Amino acid sequence: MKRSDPSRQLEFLLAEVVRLQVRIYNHRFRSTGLNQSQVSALVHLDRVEALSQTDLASRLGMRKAAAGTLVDGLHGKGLVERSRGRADRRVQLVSITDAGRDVVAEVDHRAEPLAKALREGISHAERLKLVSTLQRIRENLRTLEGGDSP
Amino acid sequence: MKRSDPSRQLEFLLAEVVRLQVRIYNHRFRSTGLNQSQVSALVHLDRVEALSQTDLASRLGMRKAAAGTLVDGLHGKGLVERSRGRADRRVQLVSITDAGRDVVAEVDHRAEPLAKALREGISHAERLKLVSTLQRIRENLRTLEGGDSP
DNA sequence: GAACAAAAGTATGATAACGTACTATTTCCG
DNA sequence: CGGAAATAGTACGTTATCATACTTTTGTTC
Repeated sequence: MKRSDPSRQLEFLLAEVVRLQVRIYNHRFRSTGLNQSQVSALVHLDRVEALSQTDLASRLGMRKAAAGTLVDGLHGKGLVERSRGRADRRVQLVSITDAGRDVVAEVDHRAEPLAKALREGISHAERLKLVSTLQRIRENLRTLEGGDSP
Repeated sequence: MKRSDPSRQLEFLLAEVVRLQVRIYNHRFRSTGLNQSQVSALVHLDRVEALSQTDLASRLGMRKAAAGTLVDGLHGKGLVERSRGRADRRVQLVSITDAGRDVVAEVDHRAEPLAKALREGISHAERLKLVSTLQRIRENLRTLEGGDSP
């Protein structure tokens, strides 16, 4: 494969774009006291009744341990609740609180112009294609990793 | 604003995919003693004569300070060289060494099946489109951030 | 040509996520 | 059943990157 082939850089390009993106978003969200991961977790939790921490970790692309400390932080701010699963008492079911929903609305509002600037010059169709390709890559990556510890 | 599925929230999806990707890559590259950022830096340096640390930082999407410590690590392994700019003595011109080029070749070889698995089910055209859209997003983000410290 | 703003790099302390190892449950199977 | 293997979560030390602040050199302006 040729060295200049752009597809060869895909993995690096992704990481580079995300470093930039997360830095900018964290800067904008700083006054809310939340970082991008925490906002992302809240948004996920706002769309479902509850999630186990392992499930949340999987959705966020991180490990259980990291998701645990992330949930700790949100819980400390009163934005999520925890409850032991009734059927399976190992699981911690995490659900968003009303205060959490308020924060999601506030942050949504604040992130809107940022998201718009991010998509400048990208058509709706192009964006949909991007999302679906990224989802496919995510599936491929999940297959690659398999479980948690290996 | 419409509340769509969070997996369709582009900013979060990007971050989630990259967390996974970097984790998997670092796992595979562990025996080389290099992480994904270091490999990425080497690949960039392999395609040009030399880069200032600020320029390298910008390409990697990170800050000067982080790029500095990254280069420290590569220099400690003998994979890059530093030289003060002759015209402007503030700059540290970083260039790859022969040993660095060997590592790039080795890592390329090792990363190939991984990159292939990542692109499973994604056509060449789709990949090219993905890269070009990501590059556009990167430009948009750079415009958003402007300088270094703001 | 001297003073001051801008830029390159470095130092330092903080944080997000990691990897490994551990505990507490649950499930599987003989 | 009852013990082995799996799973959910937690603990703890490590690393990558950040944000801020500082030094050195350069460029600009009067």
